[in-house]
Amino acid sequence: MAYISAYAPKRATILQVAKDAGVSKTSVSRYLGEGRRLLSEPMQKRIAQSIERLNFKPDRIASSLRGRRTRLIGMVVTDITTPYTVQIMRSIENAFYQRGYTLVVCNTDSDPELEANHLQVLQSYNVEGIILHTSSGLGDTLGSLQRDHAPMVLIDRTIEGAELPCISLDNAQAMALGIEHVRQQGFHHLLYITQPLGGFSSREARARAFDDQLQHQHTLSGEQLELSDENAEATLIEALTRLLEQHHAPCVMCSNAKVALKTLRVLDKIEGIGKTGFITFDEEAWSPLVAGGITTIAQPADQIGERAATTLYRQLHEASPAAQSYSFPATLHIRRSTQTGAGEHTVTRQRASVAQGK
Amino acid sequence: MAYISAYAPKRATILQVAKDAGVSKTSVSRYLGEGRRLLSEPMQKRIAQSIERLNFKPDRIASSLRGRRTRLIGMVVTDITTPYTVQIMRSIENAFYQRGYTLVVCNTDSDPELEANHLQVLQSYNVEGIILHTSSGLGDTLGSLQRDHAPMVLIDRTIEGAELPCISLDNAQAMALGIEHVRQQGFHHLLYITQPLGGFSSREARARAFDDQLQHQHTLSGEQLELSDENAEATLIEALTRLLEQHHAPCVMCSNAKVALKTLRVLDKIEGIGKTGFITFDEEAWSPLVAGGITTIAQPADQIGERAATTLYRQLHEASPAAQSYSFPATLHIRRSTQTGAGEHTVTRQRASVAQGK
DNA sequence: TTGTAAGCGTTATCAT
DNA sequence: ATGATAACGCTTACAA
Repeated sequence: MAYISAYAPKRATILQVAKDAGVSKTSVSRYLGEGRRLLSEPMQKRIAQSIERLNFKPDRIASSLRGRRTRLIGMVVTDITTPYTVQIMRSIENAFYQRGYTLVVCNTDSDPELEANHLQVLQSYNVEGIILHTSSGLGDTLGSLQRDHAPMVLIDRTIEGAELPCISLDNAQAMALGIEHVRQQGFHHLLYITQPLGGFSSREARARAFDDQLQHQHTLSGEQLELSDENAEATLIEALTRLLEQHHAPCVMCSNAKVALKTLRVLDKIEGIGKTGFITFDEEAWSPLVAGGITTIAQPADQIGERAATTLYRQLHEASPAAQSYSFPATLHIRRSTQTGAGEHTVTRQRASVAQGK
Repeated sequence: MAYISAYAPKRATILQVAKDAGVSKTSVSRYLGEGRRLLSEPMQKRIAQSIERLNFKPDRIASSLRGRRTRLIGMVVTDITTPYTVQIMRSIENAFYQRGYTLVVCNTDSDPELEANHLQVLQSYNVEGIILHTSSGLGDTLGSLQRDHAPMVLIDRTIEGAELPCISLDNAQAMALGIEHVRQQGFHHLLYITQPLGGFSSREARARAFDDQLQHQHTLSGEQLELSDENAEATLIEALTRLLEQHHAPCVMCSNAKVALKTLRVLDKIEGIGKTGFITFDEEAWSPLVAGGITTIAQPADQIGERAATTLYRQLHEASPAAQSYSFPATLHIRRSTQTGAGEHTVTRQRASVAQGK
């Protein structure tokens, strides 16, 4: 059960390089870091050669210990399986890579306990900062955080009671964009299907925006459906069937791609595609292809990621950590699924007539 | 431009705990690790209390330095945007998390140079092992690797000249599964669309399997199309149009989901959906929804990830690193897109007749 | 411009 | 069963 060292031929150390070059450790260390410009030309050359000859690579772990900078950033995410999330990850990883940082990503599968654990582990590696997409709506996270945790930036979801900057979509604007489009297309009733709010600020913001904004609509009525994971299909069948029966010119709006997928499968099953309008949050690669093309409210994932990264980076490097929350506007991708006949909406009976869109 | 320390109230150290508990550093360290069972009950209790009181959390960086075990695993991936890749990541992260390791994932965007850099960075953090989905088909990676790199396991793609274990799909079996299904469904011609082979073992394996296996077919002819990123659409339009014109009972097979998406968009555009069979590698969430449901050859991403993780783990902990490559069989998900009329294939003119599948 | 020496927080070795 | 002490590889005062 003993541990077998993997590094058989041990890497060269700074000391060996120093000896080889006939200089001091300090000079080598200087050469590696900021202080290089302090060194004389010949010295630089000798060190460079030794480094080359010994194939020396600095050990960041040792460097971190003494230097107090790990150049590690932690990211905790609820669901690495969501393309939107992945896109944010990607842009954050990229932004930090440029700046010499390495991103450590942990997946919580929406489990607050796992989230707490991951947060602990990240701290134990002395990550310099953390980007968190929290899976605990009600601030459980705060308790599990060390009093003196690394600087942190939230994405999408705020944490109650914490004064942490949050970068997210402008949910009110996004909802307005969607509703306005639906209205313009002449739909008369809008069913908003969302995952259970569960205390998540983003879900709540959208739901609230939906209610608020429908108050001011005259030609458009609306209702919400909270779709939990259990019984999702049965619930949807019931709700969508009723929608089709009871409403003239109905439209469905989904709170994200996951919900959209479930909804579309049920719509497909009950032959409801084309009989109702359809719009959803999240633009994905398959959006143009499903049901002849679905209209989407796209989240600017790259911008959110980029901004989260720079916000965090500033916290690390600026004296006054004037951390700012920020929300970005959504974009509308209009496709067949919200297209209606000229002005007047037509309930289409045959699927063929809603056939393939662009 | 000075660095502002983020850890204002410094975390407690082992030394402080030791003092607080009135014991030696060694004992505290023992308490934290394997040696806990060597300690007496009262001692354990006292240490536990001090740890609690001081909110002590061990510093893994320091521990790594002296202990020579970082409990870090590096993973380098060509495209974090691919769901298949993400699924593998997920299962690997999970497998290692169970064992107390943390996964550091780097994305190369299929850039060999980035790959080399990431590999370097990972080594500099003394990751104990590496999982690599290489973006350099022809072994450039080898050169950039340190002579004494951490144990490594490949996924999907082998590296020429390297004796590294590779966990992947059984491409020959997968192709056979697909071709056999297509044949059984009564298609007469199969167009295989793949990304440029570019020296990648997985792509090559599939392409080779395609050629080999079609040799033995009597009722089925075939051809391959290498689709590069430039001009993809124009190329596809031309190829697919020709396919529809020149062949009776044609079918299209795509080498992965990305290619499938592009192909489907073009098929959609030229109103070709339903006029040709369709089958693709990679099962995704939208597979049942697009074009009435598409038939897919699913890769067992979870198994691949799990196996890659355990293979690497063994290399770290077993004396005889009898590292084994392994390939897993694919599964077929049959849907509308390869359904034909009873036995005899019918070239369907109306889309309605290929309408929504389950 | 270069070097010396003292740590960083932990684990390993060797005593007791 | 417990402790003193020396590393781990690097950075950083402080000297020269």
